[in-house]
Amino acid sequence: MTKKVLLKDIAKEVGVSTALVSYVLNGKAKEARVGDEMAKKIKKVAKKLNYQPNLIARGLKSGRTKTLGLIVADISNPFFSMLARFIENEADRHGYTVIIGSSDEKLDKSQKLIDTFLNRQVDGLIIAPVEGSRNQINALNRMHIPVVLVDRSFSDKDLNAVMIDNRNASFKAVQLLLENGYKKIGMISYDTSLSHMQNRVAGYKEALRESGVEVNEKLIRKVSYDSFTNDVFGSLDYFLKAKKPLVDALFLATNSISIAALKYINGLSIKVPEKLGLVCFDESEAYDFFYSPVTYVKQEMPLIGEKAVNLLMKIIEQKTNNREWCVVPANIIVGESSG
Amino acid sequence: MTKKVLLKDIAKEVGVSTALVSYVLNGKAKEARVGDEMAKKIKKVAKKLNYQPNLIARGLKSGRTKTLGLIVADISNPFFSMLARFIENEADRHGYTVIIGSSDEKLDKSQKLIDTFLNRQVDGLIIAPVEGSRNQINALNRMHIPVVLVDRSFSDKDLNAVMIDNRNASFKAVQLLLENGYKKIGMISYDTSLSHMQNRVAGYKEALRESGVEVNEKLIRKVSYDSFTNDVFGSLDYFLKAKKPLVDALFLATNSISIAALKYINGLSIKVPEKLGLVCFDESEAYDFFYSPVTYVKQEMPLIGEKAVNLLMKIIEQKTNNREWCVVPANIIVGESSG
DNA sequence: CTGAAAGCGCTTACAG
DNA sequence: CTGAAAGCGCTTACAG
Repeated sequence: MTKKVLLKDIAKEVGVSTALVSYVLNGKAKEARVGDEMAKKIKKVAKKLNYQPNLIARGLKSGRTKTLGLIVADISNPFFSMLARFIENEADRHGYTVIIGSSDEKLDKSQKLIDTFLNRQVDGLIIAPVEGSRNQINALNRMHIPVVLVDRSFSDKDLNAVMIDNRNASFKAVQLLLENGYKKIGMISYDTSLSHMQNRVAGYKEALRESGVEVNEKLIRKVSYDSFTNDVFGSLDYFLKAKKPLVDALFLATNSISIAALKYINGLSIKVPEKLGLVCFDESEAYDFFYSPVTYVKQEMPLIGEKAVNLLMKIIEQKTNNREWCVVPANIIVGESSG
Repeated sequence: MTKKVLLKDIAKEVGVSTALVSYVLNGKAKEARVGDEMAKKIKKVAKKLNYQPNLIARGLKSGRTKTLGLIVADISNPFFSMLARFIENEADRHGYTVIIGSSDEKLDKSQKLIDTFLNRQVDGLIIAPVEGSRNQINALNRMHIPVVLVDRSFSDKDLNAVMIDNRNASFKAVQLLLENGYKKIGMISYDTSLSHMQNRVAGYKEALRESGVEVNEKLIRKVSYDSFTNDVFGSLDYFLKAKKPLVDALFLATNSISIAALKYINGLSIKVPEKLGLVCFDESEAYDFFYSPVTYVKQEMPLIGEKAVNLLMKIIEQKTNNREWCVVPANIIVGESSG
């Protein structure tokens, strides 16, 4: 068993105090006016002994752990695992490590994760907030814990957040369907007050209005997170199983809704895009394999991850006190399902 | 800003030493023979003040951080994000938090993650090892760091590992193709010496031999991790673009290979399963949407995650010194692509 | 230019 | 049954 090398081992070997070693190894040689010769010597010995600082001890003393907490709805959802990957990459570039947790869109799990992460003294949090968790975020703000929201937020803008322009993305998606001649466009979204869904619905409505199509609230179906597969199936039955289908096109507001819907539509006799136009949201390996390759709204995940970490860094380093609302572009990838 | 409640705040309020409080809150009231009354009082005050222990301080003192490090090849690969999710769940059940990193199958990244995690004093590691990382694992063993390998291992069994019976799973997959009348079965796997691929190839060969089919090494193509998409396309050209196709069925050894292959096959005129039988490995949202729903080998991810964490717990708690090689079942999910 | 010392917030032998 | 005290491995004002 190789014994762990400590600061004092280096100090002993060089014949100085641990303070000197600490200063040098933390790049504060100048601040502490340590001699060049000495600094060089210390660095050399540290390297020779392969010194690895105990980050726990450093964290306890300095109050900074160089750790970020990331709370997503479900790390096994490809959208979030992609996001996590890019956040991990960017955090690493800044010398930070990421702890990840899945909230399952549940308030209590979200709170439990926040508590765990705070007890671990994370320097900041990146959170895809759960519906109704505004209090949890407020509490973090009161404690002056740096927080950046991703993917969604609450309606007011008094928060740090990074996300796409959901309204515009949806607007363009629905506009595309309208341009391609579809008249009765339905939408399936999650039933939540969170900003991303609200804005996706708003963009849908805006596109219709701008084309002079009256918004029919019955064509907007909201499914519940806990029973979304069944709810999606039910919505499709509602839309399509009448004698005369209520819609000739659908805008599906997330990847999970889209996958469920595509599975169901696969089993129906209705043909995409001839009888049913489709635009989905987010990416999925499945989209290209649907018999009519799917048109979808693609979020720039690398940018979202990068911006979120960079914004958090700025807050942690106290370079900003402003609330920042950072919007990242989204593009429509046109397949065949949109006509 | 709500001030953080410390052990000594409780001690002061109750009028005892921090030692007592620590014992009681850590469930060691009996060991330390603390009075029942006192214990109750301490717990009550802790709850009232909403005491949250500083896990960093505890970690420094106790040497145990209740943190696990997880190193996967790529957290954005659905296989690993699923695995991560189940590991996260099971770790949480044991009161542990998980730090995740992606090695990209690269030795240097793997080493860097190991270093980072050790500097953060993780209590143990779960690793999907990179090719050639045997030294890294050996070094961890020498330092007596608890380690459990997942998904793959090295050929010798002197390690703790949790994975499926890759040989048998592949054997059954190829056997199915043979039973369905395919004669010339090719295989695409990764070019690696790691156990999982070796065993998948071994199972493939065994199935052929048992049916009296001679193994033709030319029908086993090995693709490189860094250029696998192109390599898979090239392999398919090799297999199928001759005047007379070299194979009438394919066994695809991972989800990423399968997705790439399915995309390419989608663009060819050859029909699945009539002219080309297929069995893939792992799950993907895409499998069900391929025009001929895919037959695949399904790994029991929840079990793998659970077993890996439980084995690691046993090692951390020193309940075992034996090397354990834990094999989890895998099943074939029969679709239409296998004939 | 360098060192002695306090302290981060806990845990845990030890003494009584 | 309970408390005083040492110590985990660092960082950082402070003194010289």
